[in-house]
Amino acid sequence: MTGTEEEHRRARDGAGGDLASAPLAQLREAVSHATAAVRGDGSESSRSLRLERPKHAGQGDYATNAAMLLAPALRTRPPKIAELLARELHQELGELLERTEVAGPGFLNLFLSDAWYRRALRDLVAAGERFGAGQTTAPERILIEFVSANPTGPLVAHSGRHAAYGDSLVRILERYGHAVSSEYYFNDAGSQVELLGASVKARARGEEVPPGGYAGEYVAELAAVIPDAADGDVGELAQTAVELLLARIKQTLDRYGVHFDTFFLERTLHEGSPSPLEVVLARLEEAGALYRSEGALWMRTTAYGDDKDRVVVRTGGEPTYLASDLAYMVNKRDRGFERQLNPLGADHHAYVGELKAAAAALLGDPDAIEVPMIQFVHLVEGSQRAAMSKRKGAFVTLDELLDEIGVDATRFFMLRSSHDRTLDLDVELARRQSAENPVYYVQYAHARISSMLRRVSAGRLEEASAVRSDWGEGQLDPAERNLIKKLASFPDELAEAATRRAPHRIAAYALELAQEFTAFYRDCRVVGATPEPVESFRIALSAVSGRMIGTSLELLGVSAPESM
RNA sequence: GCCCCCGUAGCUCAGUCUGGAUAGAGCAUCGGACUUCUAAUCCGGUUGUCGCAGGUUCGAAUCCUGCCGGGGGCGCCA
Repeated sequence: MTGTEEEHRRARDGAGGDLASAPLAQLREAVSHATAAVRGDGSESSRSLRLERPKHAGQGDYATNAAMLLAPALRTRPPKIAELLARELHQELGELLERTEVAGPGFLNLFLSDAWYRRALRDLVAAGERFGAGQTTAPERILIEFVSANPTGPLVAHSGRHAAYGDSLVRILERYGHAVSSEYYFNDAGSQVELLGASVKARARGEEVPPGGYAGEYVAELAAVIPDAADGDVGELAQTAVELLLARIKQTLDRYGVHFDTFFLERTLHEGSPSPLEVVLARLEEAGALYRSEGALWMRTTAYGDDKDRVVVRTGGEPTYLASDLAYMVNKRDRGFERQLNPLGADHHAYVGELKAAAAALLGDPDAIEVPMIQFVHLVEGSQRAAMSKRKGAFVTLDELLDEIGVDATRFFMLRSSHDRTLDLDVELARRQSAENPVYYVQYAHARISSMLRRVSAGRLEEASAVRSDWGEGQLDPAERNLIKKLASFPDELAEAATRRAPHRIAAYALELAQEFTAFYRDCRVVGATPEPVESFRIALSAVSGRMIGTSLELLGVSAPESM
C-alpha cells in the first residue's frame, strides 16, 4: 500500500525525490543507498539509520550513525565501515559532498559543498508553500475533540492550554497530510447542568446556592440577566444559562483564534427512540459486555484491558458520563473518522483506561482513540501561586489572562513546553516584560524580514524568488549555511510534531529559526550586496526564511506581523 | 497502599519516544554596540552532582530496577 503511494509520489515529484521534503530527503536517500551498497544486499535500510545534525562545530554539516549500526552484521569495526560508506557517498553525491570524516566511535561526518547549499535553497524556493506539507504516507481521517469544558462557567486559564494545544495540533496534522476535524463536546445534559439551573434560581432569590452548586460571580450575573429567574423552572433556567455560557465560551475561543468545525451537543445522544445511547448499550449487552450488580448496570471493561469494571447506568437509572461517551465514540466512527484524538486534563487520567477499553470493545482497537494528557498550568504572580482552583468561583478566566498578556503571548507560552509537563506561567513576568517574550523575538524576525523585503522592488523580488541556479560561485558565509540547514529541517520537525502530537516542537523550531535568521542578518548584508548574484541569493534566502517563520507561527496560531 | 506525569544552569524550559561525540536556548546578572537592511536587536563574560543509587552497553540526561521530592488520580462526579 505504502509502496504504490511511494511510487506515485516519486512519479509526481520527479526523480529528485519528494520536493516537499527535499533537500534532506535526497541526502538521506543517498546515505541509504550507500548503506545498502556496503551491506552488499538490496534490503531496506534499518529504520534506526539516522542523519543528524552534530551538536558541535567541526563535526560536519550532518552525521550518520550507519556504520555503527552495520558493524554487528558485517563483523567489522565501525570506523572501517564508515570509510567504505564515505567512498560510496562520494560517488553518489559527487561535487555536492565536499569531504567526509570518520570520527568518534564510528560516526561519518559529512561536509557539504556550497553547491549543495545553493541547490538546497533552490529546492526550498521551488517547493514554496508545499514545503513539508503532505508528508504522511498514511493519511487518516482524524477527529480531535478538545476543551469540551462544561457549560457551567466561563473558560478558565487552564482551558487556554487545551485550546492552544488542540487547535495547533489540528493545524499541524492537516499540514502533515491528514484530514482533520475539530470538535467541542458540549455537555448540556445531566446533573451538573441541573445544578447550574438550581444555582441560578437560588441566586435570583438571594439565597445560598445548593450544596455542591456553583457560587461564582458569573452565576449571579446570569441570574440578573435571565428574566423571572427567581420563579423559573429549574430545567428551563438551566437551558437558558447553558446557552448564555456557550455563547460566552464561543466568544472567548473566537478571540483566542480557536475555531471548531463542530459543537457537538451531548443531548443528541439521548434523543430519539431508540436513542444512540440505547443502541450502543443494546449492542454491548448482546456482546455480553454488560452485567447488573448492586442495582447498577456495569460494563465489563476489564475484559478490554481496564483495571476495573465501570458503571454505565446508575442505580437511579441515570446514565454515567462513560455511557454517553460510548455512544459518542460510535457516532464519531460512523461519521467516518478512523482515529479519534481526545486530549484530557491530567486530573482525568484515570478515565483513559475506560476510553481505551471502550475503543477496544466498540472500534476493535484500543489505539483508535488516543488520549494525550495535558498537565496543569500554574499561574504564578511573582513567587506566589495564583488561585487556579474553581473553589468558590475564585479562578482566573481565560479572558482575564488574555487581557493581561494578549493572545499571541498566551498561545506561545501555552505551547512552548511539552503538554505532558506542568507549566508555570508567570503572569507578572509575561505582563511586565512582554517585550522580552520569546514570541516577540520570533515575530520581530518576521517583521524585520518583511521590512527588509519592502526595500526591494517587486521585480527584483520576483526575479530573486524565481527558481534559478545562477547564484554565483563565491564562498557562502557560515551564517548562510546554518540558516539553510535550519530551513531544510522543517519537514522533519513537522513530522516529529505530528506523529508525537507535540506542538511544542514547532514553538522550539520557530525560535531556533528566528535565531538563525538573526545571525544571518547580522553577518550578511542583503539589500545592496554585491555582486548581483549574491544579493539575489540572499533575497531569496530571506524570503524563504520569512515564509517559514510565518508558517511556523501559523501552526501555533500566533500572528506573524509585517511590522512591529 | 496502588496507578499516571514530572525532576536538566539562580528562574522558565528544549533535548528523553528512536542511547552516541565537549548537555542547549531564553530570562536574570556583568561589560560593550544605536548615523542601522527595524536596537522589541546584537556581541562578549559568568552559569550544571542532568533528583539519588545501582544495572545493561564500546558508549546513558536518554533504556531497566529501587529510592527521594513535587503534582494528579484510585468502582455508580465530570
